[in-house]
Amino acid sequence: MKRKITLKQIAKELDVSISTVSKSLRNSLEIGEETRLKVQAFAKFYNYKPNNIALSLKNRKTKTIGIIIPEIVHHFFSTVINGIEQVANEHGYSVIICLSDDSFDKEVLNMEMLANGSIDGFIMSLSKETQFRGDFHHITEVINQGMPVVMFDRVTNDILCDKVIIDDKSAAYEAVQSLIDKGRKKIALVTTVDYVSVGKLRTDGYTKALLDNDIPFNENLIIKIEDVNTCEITIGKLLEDKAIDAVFAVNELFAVTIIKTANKIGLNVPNDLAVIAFTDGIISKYSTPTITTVSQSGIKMGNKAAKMLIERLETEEDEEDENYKTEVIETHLIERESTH
Amino acid sequence: MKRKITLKQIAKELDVSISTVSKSLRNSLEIGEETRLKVQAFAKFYNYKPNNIALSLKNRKTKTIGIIIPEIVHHFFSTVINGIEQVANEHGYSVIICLSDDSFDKEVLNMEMLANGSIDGFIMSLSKETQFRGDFHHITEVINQGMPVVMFDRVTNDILCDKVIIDDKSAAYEAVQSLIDKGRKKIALVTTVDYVSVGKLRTDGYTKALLDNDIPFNENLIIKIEDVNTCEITIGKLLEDKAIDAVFAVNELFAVTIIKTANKIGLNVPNDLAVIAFTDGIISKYSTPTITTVSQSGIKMGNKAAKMLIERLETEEDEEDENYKTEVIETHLIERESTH
DNA sequence: TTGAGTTACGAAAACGTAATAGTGTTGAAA
DNA sequence: TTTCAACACTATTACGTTTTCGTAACTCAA
Repeated sequence: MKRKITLKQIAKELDVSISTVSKSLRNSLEIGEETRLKVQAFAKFYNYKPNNIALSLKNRKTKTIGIIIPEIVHHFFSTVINGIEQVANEHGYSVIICLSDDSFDKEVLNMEMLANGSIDGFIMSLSKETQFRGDFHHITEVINQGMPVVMFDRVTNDILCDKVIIDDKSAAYEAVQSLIDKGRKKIALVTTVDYVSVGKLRTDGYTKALLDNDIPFNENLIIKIEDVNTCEITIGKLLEDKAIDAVFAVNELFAVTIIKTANKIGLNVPNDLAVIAFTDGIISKYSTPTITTVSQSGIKMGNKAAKMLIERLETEEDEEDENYKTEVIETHLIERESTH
Repeated sequence: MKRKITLKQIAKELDVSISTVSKSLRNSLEIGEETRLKVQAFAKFYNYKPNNIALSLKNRKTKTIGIIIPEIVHHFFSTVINGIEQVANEHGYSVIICLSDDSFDKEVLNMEMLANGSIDGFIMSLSKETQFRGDFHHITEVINQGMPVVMFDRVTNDILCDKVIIDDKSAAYEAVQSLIDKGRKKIALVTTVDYVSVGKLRTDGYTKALLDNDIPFNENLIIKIEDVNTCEITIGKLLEDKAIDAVFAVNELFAVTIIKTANKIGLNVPNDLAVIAFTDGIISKYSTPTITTVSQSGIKMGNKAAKMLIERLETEEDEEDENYKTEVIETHLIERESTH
């Protein structure tokens, strides 16, 4: 077992100074050709590679991006990671991933852990609990230390930084409008609890679409679900009690549960009930019937977020623009069987 | 924007030496109480936290685990990551994730990148291309440098290291046996190309189950699919040409495609055709009908892999056991609608 | 032969930390 | 009064790099 070789060892072996070795390997003109080639050959033979940690310490950059997300076994988030990784890789960055499990404390802990020099910048999506608490001091702190942060999807207005989002409100509007265009009148909304930023925005879009089409807004048709496991019961009630002809769900798990529940009580999708959902997920493509969705373009979001972060990292040096941007990724409707 | 404070700055401010500051913060008895408390108060006020990179360099450990997997937008792999992250977190480790995209070159590149000091050890699952080529020099090299590697799921016998797998062969056997127990006779196997290790093992289990039950083995009932997109056509042919009454698929994407194709040509699942698949995935739970699966327990696999790696990292010091273990995670059959 | 200019290399600092090995002062025992 | 330990702190080294600065030795022109 031969440990990795260092400059010092090479220097010792060849009886030259560390500086000479370092310079030879970077092809400095200061070093005579003979020595240079000798060092290079030796280094190649022993497969010398500079130690990343030492470089990080010296350069005060780690070439590493920290990602903090609520969960990873989740189609949207893993897709975003994929998008981030693509761009990061192209630019020679690694990604280090921490999961908050939607817990405020874990989010804070993870951020503190990474902020102590491990990474150059953050890309993150807020945990539910953080959004609920509205406590963002950990993020402010990191930003104040001069570490750039890019937020995506679950963002907050309380923090000034770069952001990547989809236009949840108008995407929801468009989705609901498409249901109305197909003649649906009694449209329910199945969403998450209010403090999740995207949930709120999507509700706004839903409401606006109804109003613009002179459809009476009925509070009882808005179902807020905190836990997917209670989803089925709540939805069963909704379908039985109210005469509705369409549902707009904020994610595909809700949507597929709605469809299954509808089937159980003898409703046919899409004939009796149209269903549309927010997601890029895989279930929508393979469920029966397949589900019409509003695409979230996780890849694009990840790409964009990584680009924005790296841009800041490579510019920043001293310029300090501080004019933060919020990029909006466009969505589009993918029509499938669940809406006819 | 106040940059993070260092020992040196604290030392300067308080007009003591760096050593004194360092020792005060670690509650060394060498330092007088007055000075110690003064330093601690100052450090707390300025929110001093030791720089991870400096610590890594000094201690020659990064407290970071490198994960290399083929893809991340994949239920099984993301579940494994989740499992790794749990254990890693408990032990104060971070995880840095690289994707090989099933490409040999990317796998090699990523490994080299991380091996230069960025991490303490690897947890990995081989890319398809690596398995196809049978070229594992990059892994050998890393191991020779004294860096522990734990492989999971897609492993190879050509490398000596810790491994975590499921017993693909007997799990497949069990699955096929369950089909036979339900009276199915003409059972097809839909699998991946041979060089993917798990594909081969599952095929072996399938074959053995048939033989043990005196069911004639028919090569034409084994369908090897390289690309999911061509899946539907191939499967359509299979269903139309041969009179089969059950299919065993090595993943859920194949399974759900089979069901959809069967429905199209008028076959009912499970009545005309039973379907069973290998997966932990989410589609199986939500497809119609829901799909009977052999669980892969990604979480457990991740947990175990992380435990094995950390165990080695914290022991290793100089003991060097080198008696590598292969842990087998048990699977179990989750019966759902697709097998009656 | 002197001075300047070039060539080819080495010493040392810096990045931030922790640990080992000092060092000077004080007080008490011999 | 000397000696020795205890105390409270500092200097230094090491981790592995890169880079700035310095300096011998040599070449060449005046």
